Amino acid sequence: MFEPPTLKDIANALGLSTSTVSRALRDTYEISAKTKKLVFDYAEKINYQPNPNALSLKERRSKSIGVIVSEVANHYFSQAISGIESIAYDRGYHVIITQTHESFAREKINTQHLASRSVDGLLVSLSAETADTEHLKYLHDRGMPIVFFDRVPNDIDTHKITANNEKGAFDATEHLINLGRKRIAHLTSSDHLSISIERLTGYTAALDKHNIPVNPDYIKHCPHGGMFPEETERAILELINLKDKPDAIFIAGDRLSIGALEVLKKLNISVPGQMTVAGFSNSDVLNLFEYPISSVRQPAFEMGKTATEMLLQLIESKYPVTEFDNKVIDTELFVR
Amino acid sequence: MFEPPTLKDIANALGLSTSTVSRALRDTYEISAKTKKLVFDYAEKINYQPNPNALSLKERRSKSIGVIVSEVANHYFSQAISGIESIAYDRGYHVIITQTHESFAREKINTQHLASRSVDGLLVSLSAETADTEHLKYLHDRGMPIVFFDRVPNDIDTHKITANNEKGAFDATEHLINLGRKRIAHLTSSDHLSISIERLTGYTAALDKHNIPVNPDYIKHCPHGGMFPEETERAILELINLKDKPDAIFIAGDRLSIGALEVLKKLNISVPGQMTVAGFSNSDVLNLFEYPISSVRQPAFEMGKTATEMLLQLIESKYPVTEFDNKVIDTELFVR
DNA sequence: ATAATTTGTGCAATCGTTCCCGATTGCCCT
DNA sequence: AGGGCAATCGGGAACGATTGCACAAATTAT
Repeated sequence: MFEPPTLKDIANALGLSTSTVSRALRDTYEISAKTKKLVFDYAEKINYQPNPNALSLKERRSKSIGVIVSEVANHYFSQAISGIESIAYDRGYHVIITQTHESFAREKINTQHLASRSVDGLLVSLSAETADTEHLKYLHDRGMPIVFFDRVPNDIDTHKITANNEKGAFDATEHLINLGRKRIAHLTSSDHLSISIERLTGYTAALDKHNIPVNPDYIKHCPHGGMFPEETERAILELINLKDKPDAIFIAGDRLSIGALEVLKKLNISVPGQMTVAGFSNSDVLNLFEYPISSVRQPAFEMGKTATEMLLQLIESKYPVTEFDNKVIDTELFVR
Repeated sequence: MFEPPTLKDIANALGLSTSTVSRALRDTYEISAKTKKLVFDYAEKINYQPNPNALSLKERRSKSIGVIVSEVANHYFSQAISGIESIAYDRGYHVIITQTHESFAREKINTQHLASRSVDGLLVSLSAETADTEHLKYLHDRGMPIVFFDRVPNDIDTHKITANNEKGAFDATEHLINLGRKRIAHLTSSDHLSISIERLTGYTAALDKHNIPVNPDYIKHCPHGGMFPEETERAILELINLKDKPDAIFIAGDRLSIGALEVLKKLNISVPGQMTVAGFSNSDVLNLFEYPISSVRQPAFEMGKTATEMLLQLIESKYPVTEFDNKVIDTELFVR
């Protein structure tokens, strides 16, 4: 098996003690230049790498951060993860990624798993099912640095970074209104998710501004965020079976947006002829779609980067941090 | 800061020694039932979790595997990672994901990083730039379990899992031929990548079978696998500027396929009117595209799962493994 | 009643590293 | 010449968990 060289190996080979070798490699002042060179060269030669587990044990930190997202195979999250990685790597941290598949149970297990794995901090985007955040609060109360991004809880006080969901939703809805649409439906994810609430707020705000009454029948929730196509299909069917059928729909999620387009195509409902569509999505191929869909794009990469910077700041802070940021980044509307 | 309870904490609280506590928790026969219950209950109460770093140090393994892919934000890889995760998780392993962005330099750094991080094994898909695999051979020779998937080297003897690229390419090309196309171009990635070679072979085999001469001008390489749009655009432009302009194109990669469609759309070349397109892609939204593209889909999730199973078998094997599998999984052709 | 065995527990070493103490040298200064 | 003091280095205790061995107490056998 693979047995990397240790300090002791170097010490034995050079007739020194491990402490001297350790100090030489760390370039301490109390070691002579000649010994340092000796040790350096030998370490180089046998390609010595300090054992990270021993270091973690001693330093009580693992130089790794845990990430909890619903799905890696999701445009938003995969881009966010790229952002997370780009920062973490530069700062010498490893990234351990876990997926919840929108399940509360898996979120709890993953949280537990990562904590026991002694990550130095957590980057979390809540699952669609999560209504109770006790598992995270527990860790946070005990001093585990946590930064939430995208889907954030409101009962845990720590750094948070979100897209400007309300404004994004407002812009998209107003865009539909400006196109002359009056009966604008709203398809969204589970109702306790922060992003759902904010996007709903933006949607109603736009309607209000233009004096369009909010019709509760036009608002459809998919508790699993479109994980199950049937969920999306049922919602769309309910909408088009209304006697006052909507002529536009604003969709509050990537998977939902794609799913809705599939359903519309299947039902032979022309877009934008019979139904104009606008929705949140980070897909990079919307330009190639047969049915044009105006999209609200979140700065995923940027958000991942910023969240990681915030987390590392928490981790590496000498004093307990009590002032927390709540950063909001603007979305971008792509009209199609 | 976050200080999880240790064995010593339990021992002190209960007036026992750490060894007794350790043995009680591991349910050894030599500890009395009543002591066990005492320890169990208390450990439960304070939510004790063994320190994984201490364990890793002692057991000389980290219960984690490293993954090296070009990009997480890629349909194929994000699906493969889901497969990797699903198996690793069940077996108690953590997954550390790194990205090369198709750069050889980053691949070397990541490999080094993961090795020094003492992962128990590696799951690798080579970057487009990688022609030299010395960095991986070095580790492999020293006993590091490695399984390659998708893009595999031919000079390292270990488990490998690939899609049946040759057959997939053959099927796609023949499909274009069966549609009556005669001048079929081929757009592919860097020429030393295993997948490029195999797909090229399948392409030429299909042409051969139908007695269509292979025209070297029709074969375009993008050394960075379409990471840079200009690369793709230049290739397409070169193709359509040929005096004997191709009427179809078979594309050997996800990013390239999408990129090519974008270029064709930009150039106002109708698909399939002026150009019929077939290509490898794991995107799940091809059905929604304006331009129909027949696609070869790789069983990404399946491949991730199998690769992980193979790797865990290597890791957990008592004896050094010398017989290596070379698993090939069939692709699926979606005609559009 | 004494020896032999079982039962339950603790001591200490180990994994690789760092770091607090000392220990040893050489050299300067009085 | 001898005390003081840098300059260098080594010893050994952590960090948290496991485990072979030792050892006491309790039980059984002789």
